[in-house]
Amino acid sequence: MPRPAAPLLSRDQIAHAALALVDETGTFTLPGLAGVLGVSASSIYHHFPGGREAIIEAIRGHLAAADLPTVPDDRDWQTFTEAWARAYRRTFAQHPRMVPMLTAQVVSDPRTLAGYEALAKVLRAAGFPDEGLLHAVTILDCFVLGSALDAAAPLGVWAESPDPDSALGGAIRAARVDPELRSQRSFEIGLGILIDSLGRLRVGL
Amino acid sequence: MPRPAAPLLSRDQIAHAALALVDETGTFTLPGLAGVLGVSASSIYHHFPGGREAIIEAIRGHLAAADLPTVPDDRDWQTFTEAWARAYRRTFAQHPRMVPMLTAQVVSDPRTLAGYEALAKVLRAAGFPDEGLLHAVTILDCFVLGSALDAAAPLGVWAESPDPDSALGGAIRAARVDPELRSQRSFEIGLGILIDSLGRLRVGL
DNA sequence: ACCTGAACACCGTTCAAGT
DNA sequence: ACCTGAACACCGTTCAAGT
Repeated sequence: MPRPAAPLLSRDQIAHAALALVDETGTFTLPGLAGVLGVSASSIYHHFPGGREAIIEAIRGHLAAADLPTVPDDRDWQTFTEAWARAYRRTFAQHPRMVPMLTAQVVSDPRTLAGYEALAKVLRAAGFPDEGLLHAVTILDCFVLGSALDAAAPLGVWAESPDPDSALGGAIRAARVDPELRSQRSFEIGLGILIDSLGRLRVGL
Repeated sequence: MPRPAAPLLSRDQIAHAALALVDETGTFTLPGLAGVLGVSASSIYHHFPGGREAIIEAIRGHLAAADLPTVPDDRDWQTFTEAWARAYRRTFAQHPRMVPMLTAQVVSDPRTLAGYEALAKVLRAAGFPDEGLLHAVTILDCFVLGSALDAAAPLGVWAESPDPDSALGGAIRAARVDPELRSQRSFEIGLGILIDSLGRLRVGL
């Protein structure tokens, strides 16, 4: 089948199918994606000249578009920052198998970049000085990225030790709570700490 | 050349060569590694039946052995936690190209696990209750992992916008400081905040 | 412009065969 | 036990050929 009357594929369709494929199988191969789409692997390159990497970046954009705040609004900076961080983490947690691919690759998706830019603008408007703003964004970014990794593979799943004396294993068993829920609670506590302290340090940052 | 009198390879040698290969080239392939070692790719499997994944885990162990505290000592918990977090981040920052491979894979290396266990023991001895201890370790882990990613690919390298109005780009240009140094300073500030706040919350965590 | 099929240069891993 | 070489089932990517 050569060129059809209407295109068989679109960038959105490809990115969407790729995300679904990763969510279900945990792997992302061009042949696999082509199979799902019912086309040949080479035809994907017509829509994504950048190949595999560009598709992953498109998925990042798809995820960012879902609920990451990308425009400053009239909420106070704490509320905006909370929303930004929660959206980031929630999205990653919903697609754990996508996380390693997203963190392995430099961010170029404009919507994700807009999210960082919006956060920076909100902090600037709140009186954070240049360097302090940068530290604040970096610290929040680090915590959110790490939390995304933790959401994808919580401490609990690999730190369970058979040793009954293990302080970590013991605490995990004592906590008796679903790993995802616990990971989420840790995130909320950490986020609260950071926003609170960054606010207090703000000008002296 | 069949089996030589003395083994040509050892696990340590293989892991060391693999790390050097990643540091230099940014890629890790079995054929590439075999080439550096002067053996055939298949011979590596005799030392690492677990293949590629097991070699990466051995590298993790090699890195953890370097300076990660893996045994509780008599320092106060803040000092121990600082040392643990700094060692973790420093090691990753020294091998940025290794970071994506290390974060993409579940931790099974015993020395790294011992590091988490030691941290948990120190916190328990300092009076952190079970669940609070878990949150503290998780929060620190998230921040350290995220910082490792940031050290490998600092915000600054991809958030530089040509837009002169960009709050983030402007702050980065205004900061006028080496990205690795800035990343490090952000880490220190964030770590200070977390240790301080975790200490204050401790029992109520 | 958009898709196909063949081709290229790779991968990771397995395994019989050697000593 | 430890290494080799061949083999298997894959990859991502390119490109001439079709309409």
